[in-house]
Order: sequence, then structure tokens, then C-alpha cells
Amino acid sequence: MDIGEVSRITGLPASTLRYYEEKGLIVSTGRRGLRRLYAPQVIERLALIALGQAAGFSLEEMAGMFGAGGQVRIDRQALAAKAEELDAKIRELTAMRNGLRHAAACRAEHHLECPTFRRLLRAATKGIFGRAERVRGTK
Amino acid sequence: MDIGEVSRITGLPASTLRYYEEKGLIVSTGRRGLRRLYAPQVIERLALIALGQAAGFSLEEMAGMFGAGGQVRIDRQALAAKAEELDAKIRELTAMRNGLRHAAACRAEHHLECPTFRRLLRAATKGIFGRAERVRGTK
DNA sequence: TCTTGACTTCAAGTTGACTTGAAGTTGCAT
DNA sequence: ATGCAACTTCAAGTCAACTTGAAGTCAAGA
Repeated sequence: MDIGEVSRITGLPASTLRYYEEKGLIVSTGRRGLRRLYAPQVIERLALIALGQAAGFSLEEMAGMFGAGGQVRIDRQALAAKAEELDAKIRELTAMRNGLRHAAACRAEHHLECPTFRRLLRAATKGIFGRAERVRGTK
Repeated sequence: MDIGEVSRITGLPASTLRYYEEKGLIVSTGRRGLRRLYAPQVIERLALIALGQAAGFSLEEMAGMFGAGGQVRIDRQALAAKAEELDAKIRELTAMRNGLRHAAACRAEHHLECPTFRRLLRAATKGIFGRAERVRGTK
């Protein structure tokens, strides 16, 4: 398959495929003249990359995961760690969504008078402080 | 308060405060010599910005929200819309987290043999296709 | 008065994941 | 044989949200 076909199948622009190859995420199996040729497995690999992206892995992390042998060597610990990460983010987003919903429905004149909004705000304020101190403290 | 004090209280670097001011997110109430002076309300404003960021608003969106009068004019529709957005993301992340957890625990030789993993993969593949077609189709 | 540390401006750099443009090459249908 | 759409490389541009650096100013304490 040439790059155009892979592009058609996956919907990814050819430029992206070249970029992924440069980054070591996919490999072309040869050339016809100048033009790259890809084995059909590249499609599955690209799906894997899309999956990884959706899960929050960076391209670099993924390159590390299956760079070496051509074999996909995903370590379960990394998956579990990422699951934890997602879980934390889910909790954060859920709290935020609930707060927003409440604030949107709330009838206080100004948001600053709504207790729920103020609670959210305090949480965010803590966030600012927390981050500042953690950065100083641990780094 | 001068910029150093605001920085100390919030933990935000002075460079960030100047940047926010340039972007119209905060205002300084005057100068002492060259130096910016801030009213105490700036702290609450910065908390509001942090909250907005955590909720996924961009700085530009927020500048639009309270740019005009100095008054914070947050529209409830925007909040509700953002809540919807968060909800969608939460659902996506939840599915992803469950999939990752399963894949991490799964005993199949290779992840590609695990049905749960393959299901995730198919979902991601649909993602690629879907995006490609929607972009062509609707834009 | 002098020093100094905290401020100032403005331009440029950073990160990640790509995209865009220019200039050149080439497989393949006619 | 020829034309051209589809490829190629390489460098530079994009976006958001900042950060960094250089060079300059200045308020306040000793």
C-alpha cells in the first residue's frame, strides 16, 4: 500500500503518516522509487496509536512502547498507571461538571453570591496555592 | 498590592500576571512609577480564571466573558454547554479507563488477542474514520 | 547618596502534534 | 513519449499558554 491508500483508509493526512514514521511510530516496509510502501499491519498500528492518544499517551511514550522490535510490547503497569491517571481526571471533571450545572441553574444575582459557585471557586483557589507550593516544595 | 504580592499570594509567576493583563483577563488599577498596582479583587478574579481553566475554558473565552465592564458577566448558557462538554469527555474517559484496567489485568499473550483490547481498538479505529469523514462531510 | 532587588518592556523561545509551502521527482494512464 | 497527480524532502509555520533573556528603570533601606 502506498501512503495515499493508508491515508484514504485511516483518514489521516499523508503528512501525519510521514510525521509518525519520522517519530518511529510506524515503519514503511520499502519504497517504490521514492515512494513509501506500507504493510497492511500499519492500519492496526495506527488504530493502536489512536487508542493510545485517546487514552492520553503522548506519541513519544508510544514510540517507546513499541519502538524496539517492531513487536508491540505494551507493559501492563503503564496501562494501570494510565488508568489511575484517567480515574483522577474523571473525578476532577465530574466535580467540575456538577458545579457548572449547579451554577448554570442557580438563581443568585451574581455567580459570586451563589454558595455552590463560591465553593467551586475556593477549590480552584486552593488549586492555585497548592500548585505553587508543590512546585516549590518538590522541585 | 504590587505584582510581587499578588504573585506570592496566588503562586502565579509575575510573568503570568503580566501575560493575563496583556490578554485582558485582569487589570491593574494604576502604577507606582513603572510598577503595576493591583486592587485586592484581582485575587478573586485570578481564582475565577483558575476555575475557568479547570473547567476547560480557554483564556480567550474567559476574556470575552468578563472583558467589557470589569463586571463578571458569565452566561449560564455557556456554563451549561461546558457542562455538557465535560459530560461527554467524562463518558469517553470512563470507557477508556475501564478498557485500560481490563487490558492491564488481562492474561492474553498479546494485547491484540484480548477481546476487550480489540473492542477498544475498534472504537479507536472508528474514531479515526469518523473524524476523517466528518471533517470532509461537514466542513 | 548609593546600592540593590524588584520591578519594567519587548522579542524570542518552548512544547507537542502537526500542517504548510516550496521545489523537486516519478509511476502510470493515455 | 508525455503529462500530471501523487508522491518526495526539508524548513518553517501554527496554536495556546506561558517562560526566558536582555537591557533598562527605580523605590526604598542602610
